[in-house]
Amino acid sequence: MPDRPALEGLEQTWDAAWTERGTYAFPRADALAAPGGIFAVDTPPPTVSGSLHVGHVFSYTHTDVVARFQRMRGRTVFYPMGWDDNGLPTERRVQNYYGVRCDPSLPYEGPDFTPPHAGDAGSVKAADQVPVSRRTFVALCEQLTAEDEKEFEALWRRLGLSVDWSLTYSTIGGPARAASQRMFLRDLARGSAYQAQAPGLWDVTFQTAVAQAELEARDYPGAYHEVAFTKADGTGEVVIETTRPELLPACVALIAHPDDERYQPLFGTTVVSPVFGVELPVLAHPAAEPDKGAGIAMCCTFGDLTDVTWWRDLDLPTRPVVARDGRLVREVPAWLSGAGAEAYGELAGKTTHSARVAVVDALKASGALKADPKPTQRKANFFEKGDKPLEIVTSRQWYLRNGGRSAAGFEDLRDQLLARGKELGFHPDFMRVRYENWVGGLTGDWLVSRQRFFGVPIPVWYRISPSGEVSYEDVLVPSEESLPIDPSTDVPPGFTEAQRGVPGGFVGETDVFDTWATSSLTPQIAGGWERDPELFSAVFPFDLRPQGQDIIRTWLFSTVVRAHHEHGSLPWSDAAISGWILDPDRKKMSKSKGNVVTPLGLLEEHGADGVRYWAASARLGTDAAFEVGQMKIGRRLALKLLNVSKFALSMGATDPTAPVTEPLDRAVLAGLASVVRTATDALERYEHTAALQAAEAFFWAFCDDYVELVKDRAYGAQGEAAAASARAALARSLDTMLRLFAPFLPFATEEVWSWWRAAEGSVHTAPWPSAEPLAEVAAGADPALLPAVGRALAGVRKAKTVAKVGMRAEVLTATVTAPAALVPLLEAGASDLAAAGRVADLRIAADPAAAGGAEAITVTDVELAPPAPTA
RNA sequence: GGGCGAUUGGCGCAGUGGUAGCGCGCUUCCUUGACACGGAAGAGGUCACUGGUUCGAACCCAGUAUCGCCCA
Repeated sequence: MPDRPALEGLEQTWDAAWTERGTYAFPRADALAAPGGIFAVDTPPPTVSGSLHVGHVFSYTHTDVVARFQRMRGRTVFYPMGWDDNGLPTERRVQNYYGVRCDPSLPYEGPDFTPPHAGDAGSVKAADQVPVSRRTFVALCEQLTAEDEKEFEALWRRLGLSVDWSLTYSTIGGPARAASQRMFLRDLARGSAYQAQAPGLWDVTFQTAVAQAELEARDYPGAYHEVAFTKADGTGEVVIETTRPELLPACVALIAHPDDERYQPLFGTTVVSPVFGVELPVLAHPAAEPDKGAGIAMCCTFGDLTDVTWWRDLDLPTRPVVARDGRLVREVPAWLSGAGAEAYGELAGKTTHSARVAVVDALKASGALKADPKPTQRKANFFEKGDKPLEIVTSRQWYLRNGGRSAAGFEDLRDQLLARGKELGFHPDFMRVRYENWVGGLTGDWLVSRQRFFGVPIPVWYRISPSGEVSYEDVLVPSEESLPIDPSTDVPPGFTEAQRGVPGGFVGETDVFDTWATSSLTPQIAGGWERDPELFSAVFPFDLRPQGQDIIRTWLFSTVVRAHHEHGSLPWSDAAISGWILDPDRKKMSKSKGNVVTPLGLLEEHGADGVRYWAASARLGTDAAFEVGQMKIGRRLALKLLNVSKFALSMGATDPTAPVTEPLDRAVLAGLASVVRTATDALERYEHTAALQAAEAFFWAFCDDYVELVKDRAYGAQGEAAAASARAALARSLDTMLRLFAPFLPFATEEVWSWWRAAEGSVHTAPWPSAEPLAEVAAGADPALLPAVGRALAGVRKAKTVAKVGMRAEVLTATVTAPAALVPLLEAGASDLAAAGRVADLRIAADPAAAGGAEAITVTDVELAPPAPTA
């Protein structure tokens, strides 16, 4: 036991000790022998190429509190960490860090390739990046993420997460690739995966398709252009308003609401588009908004998602003009001729922006532009990581069924997934509606193809016909045993590399999976699905999925979808949803707002226990303010725990099993028994804040009142038997409190535990306290005794404060007046009270008029001893 | 526009029908057998607003306002 206990350095000391002793190791053999005792956590894998922020520290602490509680309750905790490596953020970071860019058409450079540089050089221009093969690019991604993983692990260890680091996985690792590809092959076999040529959202900058879940609606400046179409019978004009005049050549119809009396006479007639001279029908559809613009809209291939709805519902032709590069197609479209074709020649190959200028000029020249463009803010769909509005292009992509579209054999999928949502325990419960709203509102299946490089390859090839055409419907799949594979370097069964890309041969799929398509399998990846069947059957379904509320629609939902298809069950029984961290202005903390604080600095400044205390003070699902003050309080609590423990131990309070005989000592244990009950109930309900508060309130009363009241007696002032009782109660209280605080303050509690209980191992593997033994020792003592005596002591202290003397000042006489019912309690504690207050003659009087509890107790007639002569 | 959540002393929060609580900060005092990164005492609130239910409402119901997040 140190002379001067301190919090500094505890993180390093105990992390090393826990690692060496395997304190948090998952005891596989024991667990498999009794699988019912396992508590499995599906930890969110952080994106390593990003940075950890305060929000991570916040929510991962919540999870760790649960894991530690369950471990102490005797559950075998399966708590692995994962790293989410794949995806766009890593690719961008690698491009800038090494100055390279992936060109999948290049051959592999070999293992000796050296990138132009290594180190953050800000943003490297595309022209300055060295093109490398996909294999080399992926190797560089893996190299850099390995560095990031080390840093992340160090931070988590410093925070004190009780994960078993030997179980760590990454979402790009071999097991993850195999699991992801295997699940896809199973989906393909049962029809829950399919490919389709369909309109989809496309990011021009990143050259990739984007899923519904990745969308973000943002305000985008635009302008309404009034454009006149000519009625085909020559009887006049129809004026529409559009924000995308450059799509005029892609127009397929004009559409108004069926109830709109202005346009009812036009339904069934045709009009001719200005400049391009295409004859188009005027149609009715309820999705047209009568009070928006002119109330009649031009439907194009495809300006927005409403156009897709109209195209599908009204069976309209497809007239695409925007290519995947965001430019207008170079060949003149087949549906244009004569002057229209000539006009299109001005647009071919232009960006949508330049094409808009050209079309507007042409409209002006023809007189079809009826007014100057009116600026407006419109909502446009963006890829959450992109900065240009998405285009809608038709392409061949892979989809997973998620209930968004009905299909033969999957008619009830949406209802089944909604039922899964009801089955899952959401904490807090109101988060369930976010799931239900999302699933209920889905309008399409889950698009999983991504035109990226650092991801899990979609494991299929396509046969090439003898005439040299790729037949995408003729899908070649690998055997499950061969996984993971890369179709760009591996060959399908029965083929040789020489047949790649030649007539009669095959071609590999070049797309990779959406990152959610892999991270939706974290329970399967971490749990060893089809890789370690013994483990998987023991841990799956998991017990807990902790995560943020923002990704209920993505991560939580997609994980439910995968487990539903393959296992016919939920992936876990409960989901714990953490809230946001708000900055002092009540705004969500985020990198783009520049209000992020680095977690390492916080841990260094306030200590891990202090930071954890702040995090654990916030309930699940509730946004929390970033409060340095709370961290300081936590730090103070941890330090106080060290100090009071040292004090109690130095008085000889080392045997928690010794008999407790004095009424005050029994009363403190009776109070503690009820705190244990409260804390246990709260943690079982995932309400860690209530547990922490109960423990903390008891702890401060213990320090301020109980320890002060009994210290004199514990030193032997009232005889050995009375001292022994106080020491036993102190030891038992300390023992219990260390266990109660262990999930919250793992470092300080372990430090104290090591001073006197090292032989019993770690406090973190000690059993969670139970109320019954405490209540038994308290033997029916009234827990109200401590607050009553504490109140009386406060009264004596107040008299000293008013008299401006120190607490050690001697008191000649004092009178405590209390409701009659409390008098016996005060009498039972009178000797401790007199000792703590240094009262020579303590009188206790019943006030027949007074009623109520401890707050009705008053202290009067305090007569202080004259100060000792100073000379 | 729809959904969800929040609104309690200067600040951060607890409190799901029975006399308003905690911590920080603030004021004053105290170096007392662990703790000055300490201790003691004190001041400070018509629980956002308006109605309703009830013997009784911070709490239940209806509505309003403000803020936040998500979805259109």
